Amino acid sequence: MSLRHALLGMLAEHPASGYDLLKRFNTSLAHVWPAKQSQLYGELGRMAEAGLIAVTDTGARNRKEYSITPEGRDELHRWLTQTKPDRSFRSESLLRVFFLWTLSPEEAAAYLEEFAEEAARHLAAFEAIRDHAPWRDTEPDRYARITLEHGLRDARTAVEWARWAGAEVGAAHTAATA
Amino acid sequence: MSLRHALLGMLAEHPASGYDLLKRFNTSLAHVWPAKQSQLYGELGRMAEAGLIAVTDTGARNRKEYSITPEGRDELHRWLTQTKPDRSFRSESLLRVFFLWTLSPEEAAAYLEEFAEEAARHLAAFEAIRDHAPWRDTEPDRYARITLEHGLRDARTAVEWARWAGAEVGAAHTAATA
DNA sequence: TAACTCATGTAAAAAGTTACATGATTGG
DNA sequence: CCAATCATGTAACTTTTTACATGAGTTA
Repeated sequence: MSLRHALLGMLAEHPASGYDLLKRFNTSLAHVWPAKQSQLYGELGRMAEAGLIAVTDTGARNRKEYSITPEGRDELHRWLTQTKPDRSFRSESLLRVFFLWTLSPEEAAAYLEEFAEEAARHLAAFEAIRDHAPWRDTEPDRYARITLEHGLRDARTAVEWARWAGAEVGAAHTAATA
Repeated sequence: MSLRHALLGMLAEHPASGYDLLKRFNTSLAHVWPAKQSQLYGELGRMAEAGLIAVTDTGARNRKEYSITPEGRDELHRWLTQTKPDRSFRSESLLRVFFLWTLSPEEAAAYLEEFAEEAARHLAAFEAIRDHAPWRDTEPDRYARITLEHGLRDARTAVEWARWAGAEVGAAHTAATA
């Protein structure tokens, strides 16, 4: 239940509403653990029922501000230190590479080019965040930057791989048709 | 519906049973699109009903061999050329990094060390596959190796990042307690 | 003949996505 | 006052996971 722990982690920093948390899922968290609005409100309700968080303030427009409880902090700590992360990994764009042999060499090359371009756009977006986001000198932000650095390196690796793969495919095609 | 297209892609190479396909989901495909046994058999049934694949042979122990149909090939091609891959990305181990500030510096460092070790094990496993798998000189295998190369580069990047991150965290701790 | 591998299936639950629905408040 | 943003909720559906269930053929 990573969504639950993502919410606990954010609330450990400071109280927030579902709407506030959603904004973070649409920005920083989107790159490591995407979540939709409908999923969020449901989970917050269940977490409150379980005593991990509590409504500590209400505002205009039916706003509910949630705070993490001591039980919630315990659960967050338990998750981080006593459980192993699920390292399974899904990538539709990489899955497709397995099946590029069913396409013409031109189509396969086009796919890898688009892959490289997309990765380059991704990289540029991360660089923009690194250089222009309003970073504070706080511990949470230090770790956010460390996580971002992973994204940067990952995107760079992806660009390089896709260019290499494109060349690899092109070379084989040239050799086969020469 | 990536699972469906993963199955089509494998059957495009040659006919296979659910059990055969499952073995590939437990080896090569496991690194880009994990799937469980129960999901597979259900999906194969639905695909046969939709006319994308068909049972072309039956063997001992109730074995059913599926083949891709012309409609299935069309659908695979349509997927690869006419639709954009979903690039969303989930990583529980990276999500955790966001919340390491809630731990003691020692606990955070231990997490990043374990991350590096796990990535190194991953890298070693990929190298073993590259060097010892029974690669054939075929187009499908060429693309499988290209996909594997992504995994290798990705794992290398992860090891380097985790070591850098560990040093980063350690340095901050030393500075703060000096 | 016992253990192992082959081989398929289903049921229930959890997690995630898409779509619909509603209304308050604020800024121009 | 109109558009945008804030703010929450629910219903239906799809996807994925976990667990149970069964039995045929193979090998030591």
